[in-house]
Order: sequence, then structure tokens, then C-alpha cells
Amino acid sequence: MIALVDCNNFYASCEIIFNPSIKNRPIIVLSNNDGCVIARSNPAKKLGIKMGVPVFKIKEIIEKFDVIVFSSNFTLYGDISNRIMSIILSLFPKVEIYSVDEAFVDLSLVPYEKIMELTTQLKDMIKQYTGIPVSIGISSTKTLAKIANIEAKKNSLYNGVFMLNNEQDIDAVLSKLDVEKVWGIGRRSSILLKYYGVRNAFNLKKTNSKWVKKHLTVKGLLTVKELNDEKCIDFQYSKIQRKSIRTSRSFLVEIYDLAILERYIAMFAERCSEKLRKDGLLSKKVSVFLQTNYFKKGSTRYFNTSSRNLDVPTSSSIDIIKHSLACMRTIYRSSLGYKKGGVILSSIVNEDNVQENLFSDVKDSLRQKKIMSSIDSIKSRMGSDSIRHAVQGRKNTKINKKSLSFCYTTNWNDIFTININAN
DNA sequence: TCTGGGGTCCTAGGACCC
DNA sequence: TCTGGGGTCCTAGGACCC
Repeated sequence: MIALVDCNNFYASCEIIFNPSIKNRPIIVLSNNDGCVIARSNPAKKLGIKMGVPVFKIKEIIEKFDVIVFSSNFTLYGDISNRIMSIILSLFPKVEIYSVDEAFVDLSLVPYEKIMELTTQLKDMIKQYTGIPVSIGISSTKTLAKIANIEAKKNSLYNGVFMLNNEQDIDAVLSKLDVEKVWGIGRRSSILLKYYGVRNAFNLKKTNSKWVKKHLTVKGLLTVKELNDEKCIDFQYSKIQRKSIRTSRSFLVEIYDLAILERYIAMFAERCSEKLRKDGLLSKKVSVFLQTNYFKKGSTRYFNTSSRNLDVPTSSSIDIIKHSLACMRTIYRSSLGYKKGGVILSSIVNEDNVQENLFSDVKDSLRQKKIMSSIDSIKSRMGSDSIRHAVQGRKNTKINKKSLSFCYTTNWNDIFTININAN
């Protein structure tokens, strides 16, 4: 059997840990620039606030119902996530960390009659140690465990842990589940499926394999097999090497000025190279994209990317910034205002697995390596703002976060203070 | 006024080879 | 009248995930 452990309303729950008094209030967490809703507490869901809606569209609801609004505090969520994952790993050796708030647990070594007891214990432990409520769904394949998890969340009778294990029960649950809710079936596929009368997960389970492969590719076929109790999607116990690294942002206002764009692109490029170095990786391909505001009616829709293949893989900010800026200039059109941009690194290889070029300047790359490690160590001691490339300019390229909570668990200055009054 | 960010995988079609 | 057959590799774009 496989268990899927999934945190309930994760980002909202993280905010509640340090503000217990808001536990039963409607809470939403916003994306970068405080743009749209990316997490909601249960009371907020009940108010009809949908995932992904832009804040300005629900302004009235927020005011009327006194909804509590947080900017996203990914540092906090990341740290809480790490704590939860280590609790899971302390009880179960075979775990796949699937996302910031989800993990698959391989229960193949757990005796069947012990499964409910142990998973319930895990749920209680996470709640006690971190304050985060989780739901656990158990079944024979990942896809079915996902569905069991939906059930565990939906029905409070199950007390957060639900096992889906005999065909009759499975079919009963599947026939009540909208096909779009199935893991792997997205918006596009569900439109197609519904057009052909495949409305719920049970219909999908019974759909002809050949038809599915033709219309939904092999991925769809795997999903259908998993619904039919056939394990197809393997566990990934160890972290596999990343294939791409991206840093991108929406800008608060439309940017026309090349010099300002250069600052942003340089900043993105540097972030990307820092991520590379942190993982001991090198990249051989740099891409940059720019995009105009496609929500604005009547304005030119422009999206373009430009890439460069490098002779030798690198993780040097100097190189990566240089190439990113060169790419950016080839797609920049001075008449347009840009709303979003980003840098993507791909063709990623491991540091100690490099194919050097016959003509590469080994001396220079060693020199750059030293510079980079100096910069990294200065930043780790003095803060990430302490040193920067000239092209990034002196001003901070800030994004809007009006309602940011503290980094309670990762920053000494943000640690809780308790005043005890002797009187 | 105002609409996130970071990933993965698959496929069709182009470019190339003999 | 009439123009092969069998491959590989790469990439852009689409669909999906959280």
C-alpha cells in the first residue's frame, strides 16, 4: 500500500501556528506582488473565494467578512515543510517528498493490520510537533492514494485518515469523483473527456486503453491503469537532479526602459546561478523571456524568448548574467511595456562531470570560481543584499508584499518575544 | 489600479544522415 | 504519368503538477 500525506490548507495553516487566535477566521495567502490568492483556510473557502482569483476581484468579500490577508512567506513555509518531512522520515524509511506540502509513503513493509494505527500516529505526531493538520489517503497506487486523500479531507468522519482498499469501495468513490479531480487529468483533458461522456473517475477507469492512449498520450494511459489498481507511477526515493532552473517575476508596473529591465534580468540570472552553485551544478544553456501584459485589452501581446548554448557549462554569475543580458537585448522591443520576465537555465550537468571544451580558458574559469565562492561566502555572512553586480544597480528591485508575516523559525530577529509581567 | 512562480514529461515536426 | 526507405536527434509548444 501507498499513503499520501497532504497538509491541509498548508500556507494558511503555517500562518495560524504563530497566530492561534485567527484559527477559525477566513484567511487567504497571496502570490508575489500580492496579486492573486494561492491558499485559503476552510472558512475562506466557504466564502466562495476561489484558488487563483486576483485580489481586486474579491475586495468586497475581504472587507465584508473581515478576511485576514497574508503575503506569501515562502521562507516560513519551506522551513515548516522540512520539519514535517523529517517527522515522516522518522517513522517511515521509504518516502517520496512530492511537493512542499505532500509526501508519498511506501507502506510495503508495514503489516496490513498496522497501517491505520501507524498512519494515524503519524498524523497526530505532525500536528503535535508542528501544529499543522494533515490528511492521509491510503491505497494501492499513487493515483488511488491521491483520491483516498481527497476523501480523507472531505469527510470529517474519517478523522483525517482514509484507506481505499476493495474494488467495491473504490468504484463507489470513483463514480462520485469528477474526472477533472483525478491526478494527471487537467482542464484540457477533462473538457475532451466530458465531450465523449467520460464524466467521472469511474468512467475513466473503464475507458478503452487504445482510445485513451490516442487522445491523452501514454501519461493518460498510466493514469487509467493506476485507477485499475495497476502500479505504474514509480516512487522517487532519492532526489533526482534538476533539469532546469528558473527565476521569473511579474513586474508591479509595465517596464519600457531597457536599463531597468537589465537590472531585473541580471538579478534573475544571479539568482539562478546561486541556485546552481548551491546544488553543485553547471548549466550549458541560458534562456531569457519577456512578456507584455496579456490581461490588458487592446495592448500588443508579445511573448518572446531567446537562448544561448554555452561552449562550456558554467555556474558563474558573471558568465550567466552576461549571456542573459545578450539574450534579452535580442528580444527587447523599445515600444513595448513588459509585465513579466525571467531567466531559465537548462542543459544542467553535475559539477564533477564536466565536458571541457578543447579551447576553453581553464585559467579564467578557475578564477571565476574563486570569485563566486568569495561572493557566496560574503552573502551568507552579511546578507544577500550585501554585494551585487554593478549592472543590477544600487536600488533594490523590490516586489510588493504588504502583509508579510515574520520568519519565526529562520531569522533570529523574528523569533517570538514573550513579555512576562510579574504583577 | 490590480491577475504567481517553478517545475516535469510528451509529441509532432524539422533537419539531418545513409 | 511516374521521384525511396529507414533511421536519429533536437526543439517548441502543449499539458500537467503543486
